[in-house]
Amino acid sequence: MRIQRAGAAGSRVQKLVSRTGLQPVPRPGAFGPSAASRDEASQEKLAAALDQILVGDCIDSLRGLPEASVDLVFADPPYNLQLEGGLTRPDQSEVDAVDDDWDKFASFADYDRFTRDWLTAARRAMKPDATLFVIGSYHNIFRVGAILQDLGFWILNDIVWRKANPMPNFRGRRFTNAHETLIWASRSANAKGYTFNYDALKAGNEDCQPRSDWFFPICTGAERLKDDNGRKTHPTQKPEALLARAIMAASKPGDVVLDPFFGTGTTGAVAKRLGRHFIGCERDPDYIRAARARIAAVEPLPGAAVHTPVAKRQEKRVAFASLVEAGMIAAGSELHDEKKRWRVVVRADGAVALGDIVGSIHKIGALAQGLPACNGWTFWRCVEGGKSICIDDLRARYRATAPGED
Amino acid sequence: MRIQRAGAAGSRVQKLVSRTGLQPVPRPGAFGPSAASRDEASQEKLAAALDQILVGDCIDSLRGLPEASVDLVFADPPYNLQLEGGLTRPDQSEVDAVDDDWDKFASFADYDRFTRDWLTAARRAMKPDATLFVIGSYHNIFRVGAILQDLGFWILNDIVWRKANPMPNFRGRRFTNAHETLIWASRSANAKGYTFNYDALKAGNEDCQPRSDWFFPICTGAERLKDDNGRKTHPTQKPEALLARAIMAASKPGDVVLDPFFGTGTTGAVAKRLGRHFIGCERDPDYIRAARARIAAVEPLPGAAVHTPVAKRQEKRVAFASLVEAGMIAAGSELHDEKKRWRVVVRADGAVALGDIVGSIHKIGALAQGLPACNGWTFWRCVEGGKSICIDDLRARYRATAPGED
DNA sequence: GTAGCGGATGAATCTCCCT
DNA sequence: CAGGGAGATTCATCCGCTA
Repeated sequence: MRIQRAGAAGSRVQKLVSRTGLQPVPRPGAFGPSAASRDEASQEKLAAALDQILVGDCIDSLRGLPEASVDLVFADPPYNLQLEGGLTRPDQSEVDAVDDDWDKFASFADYDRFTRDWLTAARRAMKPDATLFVIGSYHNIFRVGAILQDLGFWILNDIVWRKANPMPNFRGRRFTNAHETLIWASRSANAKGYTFNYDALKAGNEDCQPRSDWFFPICTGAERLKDDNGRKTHPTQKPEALLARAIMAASKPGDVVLDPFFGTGTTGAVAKRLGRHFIGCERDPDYIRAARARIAAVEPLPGAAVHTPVAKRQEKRVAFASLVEAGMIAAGSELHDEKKRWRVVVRADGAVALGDIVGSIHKIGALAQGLPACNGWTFWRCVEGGKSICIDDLRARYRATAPGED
Repeated sequence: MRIQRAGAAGSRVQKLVSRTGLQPVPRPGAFGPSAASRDEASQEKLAAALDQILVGDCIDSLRGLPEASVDLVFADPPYNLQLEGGLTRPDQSEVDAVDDDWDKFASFADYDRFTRDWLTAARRAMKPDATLFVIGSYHNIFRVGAILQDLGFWILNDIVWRKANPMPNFRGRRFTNAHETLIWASRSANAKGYTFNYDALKAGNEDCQPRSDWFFPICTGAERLKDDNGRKTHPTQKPEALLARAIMAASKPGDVVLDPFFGTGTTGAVAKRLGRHFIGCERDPDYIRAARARIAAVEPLPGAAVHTPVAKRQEKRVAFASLVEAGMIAAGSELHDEKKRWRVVVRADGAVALGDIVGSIHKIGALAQGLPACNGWTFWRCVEGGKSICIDDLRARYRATAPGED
């Protein structure tokens, strides 16, 4: 089975390499060897890299790959986080920040240059109909996206990975940074033959079209690689479920998936499991060692089982603010308890005000009764059509009318 | 009520305009009128624009506003380059040497220049601690984000508006484009005093801190403005709920909210409803007409539904010594932590003594636990009427009984 | 065995005022 | 304007220990 797949990939490569002559990609040496011997050399180079980790600087490694040889790129480049000073949790423990040298850049200009270089090298290695995923955060993704466009990539989607369990914002000065962004792009605007397994994705999504917002937990537990001291091997290991959705969506079994920032090899492990080939670039020996052991332990799934995994359905949690925002309860209107001993004003932000005191429906309910806790949903009522109804009924109505929310 | 709020805003503006002289914002005319007459003129200019739609090109209008005069910007800029008649011709000197389609790159350069211009003009009009929201899709948001960073804005969050009911992808060649992206940014990295109504947002969200992924339906039904023929007045009208969350999160009642691309005035309508002032820029007479009628019909919410509750960190500071002086805690008595692992003696000067070591409730609490810091108010407890109570409760009692002290 | 509790932790651009 | 001190601030999940 394994050998069969390798053979299938080989013939596909051959076909595409012979197409390469038609590509308007500038070649470094204009008077090099003949096209035939170039193709032969390319196949050998590709075969040598297949299912391997190329050790060293990723831009050098990418330039060493044959042109137009990979079907999909998944890249998780440094984010250029620009962290200064430490951060402690409210319990005074320290957050283990990403302070690795590989994430440090002197300026935006430096980061832009680096981004242009690796994207250019990756684009050269992509087949005409290959696509590319890049993942990032607000620190870097806007620069990556703009440079992608400048280089001629064509953005197909931006995709949001919503995290089930992000790290909270400990100082309460921003919104919790609860997502990361992926950009999915084809090599050029006129590349129309890219792979997108629409029907399989739709079938795996309760027959709903796959959306641009994905919901996964972060990588923890047994999946998270640890070193001998029990510390995480890599600071930014991505969940396999995320890679699996990207690879299942945009590649076929036997395809070659390239990861220029291989790290501990999540892309390689998932590619192997899903019956794809991988090529990884990595320079850190510790990461490489961990990745090799990890991938060696992966058993490819049987072909029939290579289906799109579906995110677990979460119990839908409704914020009171959602009901206000949806207009089901008017901002400025009043809530009361069953015996109408207390009245509170509904605020536009979804909090409620008891006199001057502002808080959640639960906190204010508890405060009013002098109790340590209170379920505001069942305690408070509002007036609708002249009748007093419990706001929990409105919550049920909201749940029924707002499908799709996790 | 309306007039009262306007008055409050006026005094706030006056205070900030007088601060403007300290701002390192470059001024176009170096030998203009005196600072005093400039301030006076600025106030007049601002008052004239308040709750108005400035008709014409938004960059001209923004440049006409006084410097450092607005508290919040919400911008929904265009991204369809072909429809943007106001764009200037491409500047060849800015074009990077890439092997790219000239026309496409020229369009990006045009769009970048337009973006730089309006962002620069908006930034000039922002108070030092003002923040800005920009909303966009993958067509433009990466360029906007990169330029924001280049201009010195400091990104606080990227926020995802997940649509409950996005337009499906009919051809099945991409993921359904089910979200748009907002960038929330402060005027500069060192602007730490921006408004973020964390407590109220948390209270409205089941007492969980607000996240960077928001979920709203798109603007449909009665909220969607239609012209006499039943066609939608504006192609990209945003839902009021989206604006409400942004405005509630990042501004206070009486603040000035600026929208450089006012369209049919969603920002103005929501700002008015939430007791904020607005300034809009728009050049299309049809949009302006629709926006004016729409805003005129808006009834502001009562103050209790929108006022900003005092955050904990903004509450009046109380010295522990004050509690001792007031006799709420006896000098010579003991404090203990919850598990009674440590005991300290209260001194008459408001310090506490752990054995021989004397220091503040915070310093001694940190020292006892071997931690770098400690909030002594929540850590230490005292005995009152035979029961152990937290000294933070005493502080609350002190605050309630000594309201006039400054 | 298991339910419950305490501790640890995750790509984070995370305070504010006074001297 | 830099430094120092007061004091405000967290959610979901996993793991290991105890009852």
